[in-house]
Amino acid sequence: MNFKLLLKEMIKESLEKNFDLKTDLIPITYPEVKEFGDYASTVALANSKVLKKSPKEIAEKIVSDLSKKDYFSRIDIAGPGYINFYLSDKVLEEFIKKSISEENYGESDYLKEKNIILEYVSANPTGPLHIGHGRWAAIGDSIANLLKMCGAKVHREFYINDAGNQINLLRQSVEAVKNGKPIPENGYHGSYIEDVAKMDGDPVLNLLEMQKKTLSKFRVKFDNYFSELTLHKNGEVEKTIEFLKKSGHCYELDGALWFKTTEFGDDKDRVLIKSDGEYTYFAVDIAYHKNKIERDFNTIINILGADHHGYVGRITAAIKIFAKEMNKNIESKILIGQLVSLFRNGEPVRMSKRTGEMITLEEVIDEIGSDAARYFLVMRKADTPLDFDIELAKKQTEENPVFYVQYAHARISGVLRNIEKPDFITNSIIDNPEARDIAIRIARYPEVCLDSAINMEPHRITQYLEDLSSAFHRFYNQHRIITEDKMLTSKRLAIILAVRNVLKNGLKLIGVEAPEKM
RNA sequence: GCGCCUGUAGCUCAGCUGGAUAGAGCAACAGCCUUCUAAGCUGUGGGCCACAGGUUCGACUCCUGUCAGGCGCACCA
Repeated sequence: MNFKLLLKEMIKESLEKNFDLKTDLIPITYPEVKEFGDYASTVALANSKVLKKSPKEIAEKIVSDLSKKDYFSRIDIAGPGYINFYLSDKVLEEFIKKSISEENYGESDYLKEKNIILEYVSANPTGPLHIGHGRWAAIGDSIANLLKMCGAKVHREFYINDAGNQINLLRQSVEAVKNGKPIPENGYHGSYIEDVAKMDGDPVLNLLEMQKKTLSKFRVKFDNYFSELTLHKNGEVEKTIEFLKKSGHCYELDGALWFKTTEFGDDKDRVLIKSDGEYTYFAVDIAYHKNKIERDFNTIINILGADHHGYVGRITAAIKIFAKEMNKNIESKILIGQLVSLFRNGEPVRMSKRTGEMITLEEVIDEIGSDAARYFLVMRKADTPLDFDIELAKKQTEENPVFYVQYAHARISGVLRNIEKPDFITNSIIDNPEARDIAIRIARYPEVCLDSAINMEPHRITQYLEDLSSAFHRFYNQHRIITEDKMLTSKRLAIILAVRNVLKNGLKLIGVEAPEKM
């Protein structure tokens, strides 16, 4: 159950009944101050103008309606017309019970209509993954988990750019090293090229395997690796261009074929076939997106690095055109993640593949561990640039938020090891402020998951987990769990079991382990 | 020059889509372990929310402009 949405619904009904007002403008917040309740709404203030009634008057009607419901121990009207809701202990206990008994507590089906293809990482197979890829991998994987949890169908895909100039250059570079010849101009350098030269088989496949290995170490999985080459082989690029020509979205100019993306919001038209007869990268990429639509996804999400954000306009325009011509309703969203700058002891580390001085994602994982790396990369909003200092991350391991959260889980597991029969009861367990604080956070977990999924902001999960952990540590410090009083022990047990389940559940969402011991 | 993103405590960042007294963590200082994990807890100090206007009963949040930083502006991929 998502209480926030339920509350919204109840207020909505009340507004309709009393004022004949249909509105979705029903803001609900988590007050920062305890005295303002568990949930607060400014709905009366927000709608006072439209209704031409005083906020107080509106608030009173709502309070009178909602007081009849069973959920609240108290509803106050405060200040100019805030409504502050206090959940009853019974409701809170219900949440605790659910969070213990339901393994996938927090799950919902709000997004069940969505059939999503989520593309992320999609690194060129011309070198090892770096920390930037790590950020998209961590964020993408977490978003996929979140969307799934909220009922969406999610297909995770990695697009392999295994065709084109860069690939040719890579092959030539490897070949040159093999034969002891100088690497061609604009070719690939770096020690990894020498490693690849020593391996048998196709360097592109070998590099792809290396990337897959790193991703699996990072616990990031894809449902499909989609090869660009197949688009060429199946003639899909050609077909796509024919399709666009026929539907009148192309024109020729200066010996090249142009795509009128400006019709759908791009700032300039784009070339599909160059005057030398070659396809552009873009031509191939839209063939890929047409393919996505043909596979019947209704939501297309791409995660791109900020260095590719110039690409957003043309690709969204292309998707719109396809959707229109193919008579489909497609929702598309391109997430732009800001770049990661890697530092070591405050000194910037170059990430260029060409210099060979790059620190790979694999090295970072080996140095600080998957858990810390994933947590670090996911805990910041994607649209802020991230300075990632390896030494600092290592040094911070002792005071890292990830350990703080994991420690809470391990602590609970430790207590449970000291109990022979972990029987718990969920009646009248909220007998102190610390327990209540935990309970209200547990109740909010499904809401946080949904908000986090809809906004595609996994950092809200880490934020939440830290808050919940903090509430637990406070509880643990104040109250002994195991005592002679069996009844009391069973009550306390319910609280910590709930915390443990939610921590485990939340950590799983972001791909971090929940250790039994630390 | 144009476009996108960012600017909040000494540092790293949140701020729930316009509401109440702007919050965490780190760092600093002072306390708390004969009892379930002290990788923990409690307390203290620390703010012109980049700046200037505007909209509003109400702005960190929306609009305009300025400044600073990052990233883009190909018949490259």
